[in-house]
Amino acid sequence: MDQSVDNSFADGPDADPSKTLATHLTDRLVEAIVAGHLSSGEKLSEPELANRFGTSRGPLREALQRLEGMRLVERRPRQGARVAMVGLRELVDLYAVREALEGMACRLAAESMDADEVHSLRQLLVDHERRPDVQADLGYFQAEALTDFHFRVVQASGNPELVAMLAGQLYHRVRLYRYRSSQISRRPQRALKEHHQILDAIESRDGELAEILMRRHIHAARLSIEQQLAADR
Amino acid sequence: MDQSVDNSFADGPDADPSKTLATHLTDRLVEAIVAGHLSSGEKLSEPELANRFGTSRGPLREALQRLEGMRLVERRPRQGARVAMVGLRELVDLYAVREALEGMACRLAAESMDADEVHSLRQLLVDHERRPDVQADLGYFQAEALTDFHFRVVQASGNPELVAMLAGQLYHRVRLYRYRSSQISRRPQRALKEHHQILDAIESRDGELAEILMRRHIHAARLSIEQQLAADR
DNA sequence: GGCCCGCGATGTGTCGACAATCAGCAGTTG
DNA sequence: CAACTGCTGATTGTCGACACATCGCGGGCC
Repeated sequence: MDQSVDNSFADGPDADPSKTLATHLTDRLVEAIVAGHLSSGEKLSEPELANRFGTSRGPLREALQRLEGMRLVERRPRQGARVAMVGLRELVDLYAVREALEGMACRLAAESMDADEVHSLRQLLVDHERRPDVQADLGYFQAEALTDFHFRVVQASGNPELVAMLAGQLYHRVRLYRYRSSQISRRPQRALKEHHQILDAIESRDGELAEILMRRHIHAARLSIEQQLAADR
Repeated sequence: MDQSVDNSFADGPDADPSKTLATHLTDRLVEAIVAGHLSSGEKLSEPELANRFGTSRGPLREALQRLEGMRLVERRPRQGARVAMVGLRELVDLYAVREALEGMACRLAAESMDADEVHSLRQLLVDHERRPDVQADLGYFQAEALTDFHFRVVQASGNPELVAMLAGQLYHRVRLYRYRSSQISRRPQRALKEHHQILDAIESRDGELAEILMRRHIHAARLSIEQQLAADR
C-alpha cells in the first residue's frame, strides 16, 4: 500500500469556500482508489484515514457514504469499509450495461447535437490522434481520453437521468478495474477510428446507425474482456 | 405537510442488532418521501427530522447522504437538503432509461431463467389478476405490484450491476413521481396481458422477442407520459 | 415609498468523546 | 496437537457542542 496520499489541502490558503470538507475528501478518495493507492479489498480504517487527510471522522464518514453510493467501497454494519473489488467478471457485466446505455445515449446525441458540438468533438478526436501513446498504438490512453469522448457523447444525449447514471456510478466502477495490464481494448488506433465513425453517424443525424456503431464499439471491448476471462481458467 | 411520521421504532423491544440507526432512518425517509408525507421540494431540516425520529443529527445526516445517492433528495452546500422533484419531464427521461435497461434485463432473463422461476413468476401474475383493483381496471396497482414483476425479471437477469442500477436508483426515482392522478399506464388489464406475453417469450427462451416486448411495454407507458406532458402546455 | 444595510435567529459543517462491538491473541482443555 | 474460551485493544456507531454561514426582518437612507 502507498502511504503517500497527500493532504496538502489540509488548510492551504484556498479556504475552500463552496466545497465542503466531505466533498474534498470524496474527490481525494476517489482519486486514491482508482489510482490504486488504496488497493482493492483493502480495509479502510476511519481513524487512520481521518488522520492522513487531516480531518475528523465526521466528514470522512460522509465521504465513505458517498463512495458507497458510487459503489466504490462496500460497508458492512460493524465491520468497516473496504474498497470494492471489480474483477473481470464484474467488468463484463458493467460493459453489458454500458452497451445498452451508451448505445441509447449515442442515438439521442445524434438526434440533438448541433454542428458546433460535433465540431468540438471532432477536434477532441484529432487531439487524441496526436498523442504519442496513441501514435505508437500502445493501448493505454483509455483512462481519461477514451472516456472523455464517451462522456461527452453521453452528455450530449440531453437526458440528465442517463448522464447521472453513467457518470455518477458506472464510469467510476469501470475506472476501478485494477488489472489493466492486459489492455482492455487493444489498439487505440482502431478505437479512434471507430470513434470517428460514430461521430460521422452523429454528424449525419443517423441515430440508428450511431447507436449500432457505439454498441458494436463497446461490444468488441466486452468480448475482449470475456475472452480474457475465459483464458484465466 | 404531514407531521405524523411515526418514530415507533425509537427504542422498541427489537434492539436492532444488525441494522444501524442510519439504515433504519434511510428506510423510514424513503417511505415517507415516496408516500408523500414529505412533499416534493420541501426543505428538510436536520434538527427537526432528528427530533421527529428520535435520534441525533449524526445518523440522520448519513441517511440524507444515502438518499442523495439514490437521488431522492438534493443537497446544496450550505443550504440544506430538499426532497428531489420528479415531474413529467424527468419521468420521461427515466422511462427512456428504463426502456433500454429493462429491455436488456429481459433478454438476459429469457436466456438464463429456469423453469421454476418462470412458474413462480407466472403465479405472481395470476395473483395480480385476482386483485380487485385490477379486475375493476382501475389503473392503480402500479406502485408495488407492477414493479414487482419488473423487479423480479431484472433480478433474473443475473447481472448484479444492472440490478443495482435499477433497484438502487432508478426505481426509487420512478416511485417518487408524485402526480399519479392521471394514471401512468392506464388499464392494468392490458399491462397484465403484456406481462403474460413477456413471460411467454421468456418461457420459450426467446430473448430477442422478450426484449422487444418489454421495450414496447415500457415505451407505451412513456408515450402516454409524453402525451400528458404535451397536454400540460 | 422603495431599496439597501445591519442584526438576530436558525441551521449547517465540523469536531471530540463515550459506549458497544468486533478482531486478535493467549491460555487452557479434550 | 487442535479447538475452544476469555481477555485486551482497537474500531465503529452515536451523541452533544461549537464556529461560521445563511435566511428573514426591521430600520435607515435615497
